[in-house]
Amino acid sequence: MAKAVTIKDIAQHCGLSVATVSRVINNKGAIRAETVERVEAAVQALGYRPSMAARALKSASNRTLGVIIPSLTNPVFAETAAGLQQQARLLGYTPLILSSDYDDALESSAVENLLAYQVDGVLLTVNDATSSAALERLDEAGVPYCLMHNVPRQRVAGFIGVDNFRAAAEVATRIQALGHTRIGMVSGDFMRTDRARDRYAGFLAGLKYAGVELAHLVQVDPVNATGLQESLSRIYSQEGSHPTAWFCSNDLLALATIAQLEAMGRSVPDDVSIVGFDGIQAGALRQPMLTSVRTPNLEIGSASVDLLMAQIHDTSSNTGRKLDYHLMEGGTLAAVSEMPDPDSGNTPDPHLQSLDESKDDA
Amino acid sequence: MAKAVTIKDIAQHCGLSVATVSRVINNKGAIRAETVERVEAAVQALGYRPSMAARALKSASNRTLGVIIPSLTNPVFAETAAGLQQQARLLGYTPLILSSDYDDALESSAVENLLAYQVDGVLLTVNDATSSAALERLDEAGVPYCLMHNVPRQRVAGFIGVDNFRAAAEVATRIQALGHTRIGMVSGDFMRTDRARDRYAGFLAGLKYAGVELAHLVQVDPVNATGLQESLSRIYSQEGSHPTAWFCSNDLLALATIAQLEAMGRSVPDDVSIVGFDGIQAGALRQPMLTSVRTPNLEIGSASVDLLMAQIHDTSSNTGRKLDYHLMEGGTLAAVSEMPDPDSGNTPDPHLQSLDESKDDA
DNA sequence: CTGTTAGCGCATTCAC
DNA sequence: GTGAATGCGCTAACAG
Repeated sequence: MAKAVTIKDIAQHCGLSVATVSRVINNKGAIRAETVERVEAAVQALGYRPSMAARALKSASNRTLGVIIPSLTNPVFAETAAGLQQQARLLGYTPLILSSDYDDALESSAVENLLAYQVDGVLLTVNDATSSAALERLDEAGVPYCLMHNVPRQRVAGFIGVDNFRAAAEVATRIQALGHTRIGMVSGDFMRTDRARDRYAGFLAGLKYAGVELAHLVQVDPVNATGLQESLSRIYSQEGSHPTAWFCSNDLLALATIAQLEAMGRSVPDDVSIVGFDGIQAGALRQPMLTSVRTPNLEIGSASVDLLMAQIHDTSSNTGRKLDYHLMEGGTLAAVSEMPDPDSGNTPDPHLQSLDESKDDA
Repeated sequence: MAKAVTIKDIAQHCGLSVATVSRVINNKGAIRAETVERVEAAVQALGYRPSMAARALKSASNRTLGVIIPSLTNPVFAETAAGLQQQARLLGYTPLILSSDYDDALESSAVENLLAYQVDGVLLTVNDATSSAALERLDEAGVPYCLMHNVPRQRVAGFIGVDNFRAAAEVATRIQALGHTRIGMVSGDFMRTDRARDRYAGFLAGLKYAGVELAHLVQVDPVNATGLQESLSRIYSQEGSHPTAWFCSNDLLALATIAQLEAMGRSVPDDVSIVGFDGIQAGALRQPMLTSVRTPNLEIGSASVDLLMAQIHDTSSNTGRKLDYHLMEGGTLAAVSEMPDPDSGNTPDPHLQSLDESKDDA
C-alpha cells in the first residue's frame, strides 16, 4: 500500500504548520482566506484524506456510526440500513454495519467490535430490548445509541419504531370484521424477538376485543422459517374446520406461508386470507398484492440517525418516537367466503354474509 | 463516553510493561506461560479491547475490509454482503459496508472513505469495471481489492462472479426452444452497469445463434425501474403481434415486469413468459416460481473474501474465478401457446406446436 | 491569525 | 523474557 499523504505533507507543501492545515480542514478558528485557498488547493493536488484512525485515536469524533441489524437479507432491515446510510452520508458520517443473525452472542460481540472502532454512537435493532446484554454494555461504555424497530417499555436512550402491539390489534379487528372466525397466527420465535412478542400480544388483544379466539399459533425460526411447512400441513390435514385467515408476524413469513398454502392446493385469498407485517417490496410486487402493515423502514433509519445525532450533541433526554404505520390493503385479505373450507362442514354465521362484499373499502 | 480500558491499564494491573502485554495480545515473541495467563485474566477482568484506531495508526493491519455495493436493498447484493460478512467474521475481519446507489461519483467517494479508514482491502461491485475511477484509485493507492459480480475482460486484481454473457445466451436458446419467436428484453440502463451490458450482449448472441431477432428492448433505471410501465403499455397497445416472452436483466425487474403485465390483463405464463436473472428469494416464493438464472450470491461474497485474503497475504497473482450459475426453471417460462396474443392475427408455425408440452422437462 | 507542543493507544525497535 | 522509548496522523491546548 503506497504511503498515504498526511497532513504533514500538505503543511510542507504550503509552508504552513500542521495546526493551521488542521484548522482549515475542520473549519475551526479564524484563518485568512488566502491561506484557506492555498491549503484547499494542496489538498486537492495531493489527494489528501484525513485518517479516520488518527482522528479516532485523538478520541475526538471519527464521524462513524455503528449499526447492528438482525439480518442484511431481510428487506426490512436492508431498507432501514439504506435509509440510515443515506441520512448519515448527508451529515458526513459513515455507518459501520454489522449483522447479528438474530443471535444474542453475535449481538454482544458486534457491540464489542463497534466499541473497538470508537464509534460516536450506535444504531441498532436488538432481539429483545428488555433483556439485552448489548444495550447494557453500551450503557456501561457510555456510548449513545438509538434503537430501531424495538419499542421498549422501559426508558432507554432512544428508539424509533412503530407501535407493534397497536398495529397487530388493528389487523385482528380488521380480519374479524371481514367475517373470519377461525384465525391463526404465524410468528417468529417469541424467545428471539420482542417485535414478534408485541405483535402476538397485540393480535391476541385485538381478537379478544372482537370476541374471537386464536385458533392456531405457529412459531417458526425467524431466519429460515424452519417448521412452517410441517406445521401448516399438519393443521390442514386434520379433520374439522381449518383457519380461513392467518396473520404473519412479518412479510417474509407471510410470503412463505402463501407459497406453502398454495402448494397444498389452497387458494389465497379465496380459501384463506393472509396478512403480513412490514410492507416489503416483494409483497407489493406480487399479484394479488400482499395485505400488510406497512412500516416506514427508510424513515426509521433516517430518523434514528437524527435522534442519535441529537443525543450525541445535545445529550438531551430524547427518549424516542413512534412512527405511523399503515395497513396496506392488498388482495390477500378477503371477506370470508360462504364455503371457506370444503373439508369442513361448517358454514359461517348467516349474519356475517353481508360482509362478503365489504372488502373493497380500503 | 466512559474512558475505555487501554493496554496501559492492564499493564498496570499486572505489574508489567505495555510491551509485554502487547506481545501477549498479538501472540508475538516468546513469553512465559504464567505471564500470558496473568495478562489474559486481566484482559477478561477489565474487559479490554484493543483499539482499532491505534492499530490502524501504526499502519499495521486493522483487520477491516472495505465493501462497496450498488444497493443494500437489492437482495442480490444484500445476500452477497451477508455471505461476505459471515466469511469475514470467521477470519476475524470486520467489513465496512458502503453503498453507491449505482452512482459513479458515490462509488468514488466511497473508495476515498474506505481509504481514510485504512482498510486492509476492498470488496466491491462497481457499475462498470472497464471504466471505473474507483478501481483506478484503488490501484493507485495500492490497496488490494476483489470485484464481486463484475467479470471484467481486462486483467484486474481479482474478481468473483458468473459468466453473464454465457448465462444470458443460454436463456435465449431455451426461450427459443420453447417456440417463442417474438422475444423482448427488459434491461437496466447499459450506461450504468456492465452486468446489464454483458447480459444483453449474451442474450443477443444466443438469439442470433437460434435464428431469432430481438423484437423489443426496454431500458430502465436500475434503481427504481422508471419507464418500465410506460414502455410496456406502449408496446402492448400497438397493433400487430406482441412479444410472448421477455428476458429481464435481473429478478427485481422481472417481478416488476410481471406485475405490470398482469395489471395490463396479460397472464404469466399463459399469455407471456418471463425469465429473470439472480434467483432472489422473492422470485422463488411467488406462485408460479420465477424462472431465473440463479447465481450463488452468498458464495460470491465468501469466495471474494477468500480471494482478497490470498492477495493481501501472498500477493499472488490470483486473477479471479467464474462461479457456476443455474437456470432455475420455475413456472413463468412456458412453451408458446397456440394463441399467444389475441390482439394479433398471427398463429405460431405448425411445426412448433409439438413443443407445447415440453415445459416440464426442467 | 498562525506555530509549537503534547499526547491519544498501540506495535515495535532496541536495550537489558 | 521483559522494559523503555519512539512515532504512526491528528487535534487541542497554549503561545506568540
